[in-house]
Amino acid sequence: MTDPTNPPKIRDVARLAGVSVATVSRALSNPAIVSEQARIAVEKAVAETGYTVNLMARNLRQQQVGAVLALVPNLANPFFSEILAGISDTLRAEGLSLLVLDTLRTDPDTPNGGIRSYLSRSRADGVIVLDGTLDPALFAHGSCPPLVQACEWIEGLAGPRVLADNETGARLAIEHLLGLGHRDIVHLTGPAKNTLSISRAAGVDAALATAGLPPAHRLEGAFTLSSGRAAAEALLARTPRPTAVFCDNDEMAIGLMAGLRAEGLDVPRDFSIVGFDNIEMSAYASVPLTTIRQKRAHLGRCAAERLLAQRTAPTPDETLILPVELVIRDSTAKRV
Amino acid sequence: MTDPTNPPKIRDVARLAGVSVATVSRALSNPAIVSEQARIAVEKAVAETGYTVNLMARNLRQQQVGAVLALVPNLANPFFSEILAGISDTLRAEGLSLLVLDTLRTDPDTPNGGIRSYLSRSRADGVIVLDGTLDPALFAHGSCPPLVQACEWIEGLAGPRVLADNETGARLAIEHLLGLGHRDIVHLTGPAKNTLSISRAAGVDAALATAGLPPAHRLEGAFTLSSGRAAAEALLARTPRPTAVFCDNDEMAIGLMAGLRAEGLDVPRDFSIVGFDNIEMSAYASVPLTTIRQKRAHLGRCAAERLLAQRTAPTPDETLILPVELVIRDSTAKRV
DNA sequence: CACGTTCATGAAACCGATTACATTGCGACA
DNA sequence: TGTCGCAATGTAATCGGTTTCATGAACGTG
Repeated sequence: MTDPTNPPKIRDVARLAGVSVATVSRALSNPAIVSEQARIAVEKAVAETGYTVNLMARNLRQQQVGAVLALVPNLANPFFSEILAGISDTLRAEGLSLLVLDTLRTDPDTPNGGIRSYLSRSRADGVIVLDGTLDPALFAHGSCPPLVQACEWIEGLAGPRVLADNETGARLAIEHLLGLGHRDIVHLTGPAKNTLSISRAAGVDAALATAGLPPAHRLEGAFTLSSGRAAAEALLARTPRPTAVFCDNDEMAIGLMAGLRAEGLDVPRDFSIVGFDNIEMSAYASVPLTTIRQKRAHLGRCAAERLLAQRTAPTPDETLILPVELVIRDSTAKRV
Repeated sequence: MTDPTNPPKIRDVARLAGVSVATVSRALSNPAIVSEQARIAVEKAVAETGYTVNLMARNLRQQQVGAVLALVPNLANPFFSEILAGISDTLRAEGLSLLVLDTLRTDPDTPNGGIRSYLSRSRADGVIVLDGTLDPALFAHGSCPPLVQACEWIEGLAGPRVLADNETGARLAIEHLLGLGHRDIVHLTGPAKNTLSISRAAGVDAALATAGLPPAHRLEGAFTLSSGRAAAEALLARTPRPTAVFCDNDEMAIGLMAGLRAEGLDVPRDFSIVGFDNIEMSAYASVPLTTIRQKRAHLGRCAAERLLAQRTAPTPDETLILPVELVIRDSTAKRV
């Protein structure tokens, strides 16, 4: 009956049920349009043979893949994997699969790491781009599936965007620090060209300008723990010594706190520190971290929903900005 | 030329190149068997039309999907996402796609969360199972693709396994603590039925037995930061008070340290703590964590390689055990 | 009773590639 | 010169479904 080497086809079911293959197909995909009698016969035959549709055949005929591709800068980074979890949620509800491509680990010999070959309508019904460093030309060919940018974005690439409110987040952080009396605030950024860092820098400087202060000094990091730790030294080299640091993500903030601790300095006594993201670990750091909460799974869900919406009606390229909020913990204090 | 709504087919290329579709197909997939003249004509026509093969059609004909499915217990958990990154690496090198299914987020109404429908040869060429809690019956049907178990495993499920050396890791941790003079050691485990926790418990008790000591007391956690923190209270309630804790992952260890700190206790003075995994954060904790290093990306790569090997020769169901090692940092000290 | 409508159904076209098989042309060799 | 073999190519079958279109039956209506 269920022979692993020779799975049942739709015509086997049809024969057994005494109907045509068309009727079997209809009974399975749209039971309402076949007679009760036929439907029952088909159900029985399906149960008996253990039939399941061959998705490759269905997909070929229907010209759809049943999968969405996510381009993620670094799959091992929990920041992105939580967004992926949200994407996965939404796709699952629609019966779609999630394909993941780690753009960090692309083949350095091939131009664009061979990503291009994955950007085809016959590989995925849609693409969610989480990597702001990709070449927009990658997506500029006829057979590139519908696309949504999430979290990061690419200048010059069309398509809806789903972003956290980076500017407001930065502004909230800076206003919090200003309210505590800090005036000499350093902004520890991600890579200089990173879109998140750029927009947060704008928020930082806007908040400072409102308070009549000049733009912040910046240190360039890499969103990693180690780059945060390394920033401690650069920070201490500054004279006069700053009293507060706003970090573009929690990992750098935690790395920085470790680096400062190693130098015998105390947070928040010597430095007030604000992070961004509110990763779970931040609440468990030696000094629980004040940070900007960003709902990553929700962002992933929104991005996936936007993409699915495009399947039917091609929506205008609007940008959805998700709210963020300040979470005050113990890493910030009044300037002494 | 490149009309988005009507991508070029192989026959368009054939017409333009003045050859048959068969020759185009051959020129693209096996250039050696066509004449130089034909190959050049085809290349030119491909460049001119912007043709790319339709993978759905190819896959249907060749009866393969070009993708491997990973069943992961929780995509948002960085522990698993790093394994996925390793899997992705290996698959990419073979031109295969990675499909990810988050078993945590399955539909609670459907039996087995609807995972079953993803386990079909027409959806994936192979499956890597990272979730030890699934029902083995899920995989016991004819059209389930070849399978490899990685990291965790399922009792009663056949197929090769790729595991870290959990018993040795646990043994190393306990021997380290014994060597520091600790005798009353608590084992903070994952969920009681988790395969990792069970095998590590065996390693723990074996090491204790060798030293002539009775099995460890256990506290059940959930591999989460919060369950680690919650364990602090239970730990302090024990009399006599234990002097060391071996945690089944670093996250619980970090949570536990936070909980102990909140109670005014000091690590390693009051408690020595050993974790498992060596996540990056462990080196940055307020007290850098002594732990067992486990190479997660490598584990993922090995699992993917095992799976790919099965495509050609069905390998025997052997278990590959990957080495682990003790990383000594500051969270452990001589018993006072 | 003739006719139009609706409903259920089956035959066959279709999706777009790969590949088995047939055919052709050419050079080598007897 | 005839024939054998090989290389290159084209024709058509094939993968396994979905969907269009034609057909026939059942039914209501004028």
